[in-house]
Amino acid sequence: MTDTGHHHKIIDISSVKQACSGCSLQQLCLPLGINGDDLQRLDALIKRHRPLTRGHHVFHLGDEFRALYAIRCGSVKTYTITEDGSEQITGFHLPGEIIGLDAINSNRHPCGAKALETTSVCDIPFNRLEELALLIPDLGRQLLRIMSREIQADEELLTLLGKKSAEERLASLLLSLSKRFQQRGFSPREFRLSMSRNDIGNYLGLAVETVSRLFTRFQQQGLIEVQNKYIRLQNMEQLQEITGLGACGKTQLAEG
Amino acid sequence: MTDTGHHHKIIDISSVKQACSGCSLQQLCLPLGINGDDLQRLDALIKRHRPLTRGHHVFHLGDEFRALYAIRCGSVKTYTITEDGSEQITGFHLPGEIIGLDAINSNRHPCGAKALETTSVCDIPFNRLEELALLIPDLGRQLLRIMSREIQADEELLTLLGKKSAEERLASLLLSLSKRFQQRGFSPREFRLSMSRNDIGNYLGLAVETVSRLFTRFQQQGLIEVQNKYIRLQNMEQLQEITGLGACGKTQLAEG
DNA sequence: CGGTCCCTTGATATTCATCAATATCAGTGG
DNA sequence: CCACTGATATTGATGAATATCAAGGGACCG
Repeated sequence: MTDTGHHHKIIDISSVKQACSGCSLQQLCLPLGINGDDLQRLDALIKRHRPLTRGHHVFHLGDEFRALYAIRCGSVKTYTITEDGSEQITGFHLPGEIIGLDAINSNRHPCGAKALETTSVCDIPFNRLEELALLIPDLGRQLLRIMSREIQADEELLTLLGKKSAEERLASLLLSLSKRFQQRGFSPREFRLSMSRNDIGNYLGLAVETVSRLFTRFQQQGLIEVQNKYIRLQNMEQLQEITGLGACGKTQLAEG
Repeated sequence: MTDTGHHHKIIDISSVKQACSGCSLQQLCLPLGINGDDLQRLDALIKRHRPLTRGHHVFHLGDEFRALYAIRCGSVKTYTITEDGSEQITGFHLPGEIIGLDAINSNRHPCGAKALETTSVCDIPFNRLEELALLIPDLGRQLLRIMSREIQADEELLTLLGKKSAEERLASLLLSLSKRFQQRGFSPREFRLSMSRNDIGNYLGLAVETVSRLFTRFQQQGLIEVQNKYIRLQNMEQLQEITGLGACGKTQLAEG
């Protein structure tokens, strides 16, 4: 069950009608490489809902799997619940990204997806997508590519959590967000962190306090400028360096 | 490039000829849900090589992507190299599992795959698999399921690395291996760890020494019995408990 | 049997989590 | 508009978990 049914007030006709063919995210999303009639057919099966407000779910953990969701605008976090009841965030997702892929196997969503801000998603019924993929080979290929990309991204995150220090983790996240904002036509140097410090810590496997201290330290070092949720990356080269520097000589960063 | 070309000595006709239809791993592997003529067609495109010996690669990091590989017997580790040159193991893979899925997106293998012991794999050319998947819907579905399962597994590992203590991590790995051996018809209580302590530590994000100490401690607590590479799980219930217990009251385990 | 690699064990160092206190922010209602 | 409330963020002090360093012991392989 999604939460969408509960909000009858806001109806944004323009967004409801927007189709893949007019969507600026085409090149990042499922339609990549698909044109003309094929794109129309894909378009036809996608439902576009009214926006979800912050805190509402795209889908809940354990929900039956019926559709994949492409994020149109806003942002979403996906998370699982561990045996002891605590939350582990598995990803932050930006427009053009597709979530729900991990549910195909078990037919249930093994993670929940919650809007971090006002967000709208495209609802892509999986049964019909599968059928269509048999008719449009390029669509099937793109679906496999997207899943492959997701596996790759998870593997990178594994390396992050397995091997990297707190500094490296935060620097990696900031640069990852930066790159993704840039791909979407936003500034790579200045953006809003839609997730809380808590979420960041959770995602990176760090305590909130550690995240907070890192923001402070990075700011003191002139690497970034933070103002609540807004952040500007002042020295991306050095952030990049921190990312890959391993455990060695971290304190030297302030000098070099 | 695989290493297979270098070993001309051993030719095991019986294994070269073994087809999916006679393979005990059918139910875990790509052929799941595929029968009769369809299975024959799948069979026809799979190449079965002579075994790789310990340390040889199924594929190297950066290799061009041409095929997926199903493990027939033995075991394999997959790993990436971080910017600073160190290795991060992303998975240990047992018979019936399919590796190489993360290469579909970029057309290059973003990780390497190395045999942990004498291992043979089935070589599944991806182009032909894709074609066949269009003709056999069940095959396409199974492929998506397998990829979805992989994403799910990675997400679980993320939780492990992000939130769990050293004890929890090792217990989780042991139980995961146990479960997978059981699915493959081996004893869940007693098996050989084909990977080194180093590999285990690397995979779990721990130092070798920590892993070693944990083995010792678990043994002292009567949870396991280790003899070099061989391990017996004496108290799986308690291991399971450690897995989920969170950060609280770890020392109580020895008493309770 | 000798060499090398891998594993184990102990002592010490470091990073980061935890605890606790304060500060800031976003709503809410007076 | 301002005081109040709860959530979120920052900052400092302390401690615990685990890495690192160093050395010895055992297994495997020619």
